[in-house]
Amino acid sequence: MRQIDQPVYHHGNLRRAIIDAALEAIGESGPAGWSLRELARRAGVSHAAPAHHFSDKTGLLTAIAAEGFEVFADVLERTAGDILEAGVAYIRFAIDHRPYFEVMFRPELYRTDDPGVRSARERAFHVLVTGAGTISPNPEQDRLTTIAAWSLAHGFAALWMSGALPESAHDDPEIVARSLVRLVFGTAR
Amino acid sequence: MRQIDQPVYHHGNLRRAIIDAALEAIGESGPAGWSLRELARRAGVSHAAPAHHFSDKTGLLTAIAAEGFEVFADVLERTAGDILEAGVAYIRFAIDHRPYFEVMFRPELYRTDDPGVRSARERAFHVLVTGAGTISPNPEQDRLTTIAAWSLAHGFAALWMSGALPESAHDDPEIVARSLVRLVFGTAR
DNA sequence: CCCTCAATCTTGTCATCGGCAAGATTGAGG
DNA sequence: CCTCAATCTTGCCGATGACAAGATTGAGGG
Repeated sequence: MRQIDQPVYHHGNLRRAIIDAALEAIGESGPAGWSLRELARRAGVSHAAPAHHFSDKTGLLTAIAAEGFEVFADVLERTAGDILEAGVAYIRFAIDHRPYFEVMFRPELYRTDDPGVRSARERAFHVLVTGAGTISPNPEQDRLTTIAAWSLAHGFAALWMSGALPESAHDDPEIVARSLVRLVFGTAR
Repeated sequence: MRQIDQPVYHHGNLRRAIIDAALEAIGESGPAGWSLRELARRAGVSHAAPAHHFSDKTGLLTAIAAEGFEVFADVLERTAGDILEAGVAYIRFAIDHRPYFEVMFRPELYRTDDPGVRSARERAFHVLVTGAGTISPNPEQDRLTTIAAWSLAHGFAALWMSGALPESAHDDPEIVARSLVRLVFGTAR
């Protein structure tokens, strides 16, 4: 039997194979350190084969961004409005699914108006924007708190990934992340 | 008379011209949306001329990162240990000097072991790491506070630049930044 | 004033890349 | 067994980064 969600062709499942090879390559050398032809070679197909699944190199990155936002939204939705857990989940996603994350927040790499990207992205961001709930009586303060929590999580994830933080290899990122979010937003709970 | 800090050659000052053209190109289409040959054409020189000033494309990006960290360090040092102003300055630098910022925190683009990069980078980060000063009696808490402030500033800058924030064009980023830092760290001052 | 010589820049070349076009192969359904 | 569209291949094009070899420039020494 064959997989249900993905069609199967001559290669087996070239679309998935190319995406997986791209994610691996991005993990090794960033979102620009590889070529479509290299992915094709890794998958054992001709250099023009990927073009029939992703019209462009941009198309491949668009598919990766869409898939990344889907997983991201799933992860965030599971935190069910808990701002502390959402922050930790945000950081864990960035570290566990680094290749996705490196594409998702770089709009110049892909087509941000792609329907798949848009819907998944909105689903993910909806959790964040409504996640702060009603912490303070002032809605403006809630809006600011949302941006602060989002910035904190995003910034820590980005800094961690770029290796900019001192002693970054010294602790488990999840533990640091949890301490961080608790330090800043612990009193608000 | 000639400039003091930069030697002058046949072109006038090709090294500077190429860096400036690169910064402009990065501002338009990101750190990967241009070619060395295009910069050479903009400067009116042959396609191989840039190679004598920056051995590589990586060499050019290394020079940009070093220059960026120099400016960054200057800006941060002027805040003189004020964690609130340092946070605001961090965000203002990212927005005012976006092309620098987009290269600096992407280590896979340049040679992070370059001496010029290392020294400027250490100078900038030194301000951040010692900036929290002695807010709490607990040094571990100071360390966490530093990372939190740094993450908050970096995250807001990155999210702002990627256009991910809702209503991002709606306010002056500096005002939002100042409110943010005050919201999170206002009580600590 | 001229000569030397290194720094600067040009010209030419190569493998590789993304993208396109045209054709071959495959396999599901009639 | 036949049709036909989806899939994949082959061949090609202009552009790119990198390299090699040669031409040009101009500052400093004689």
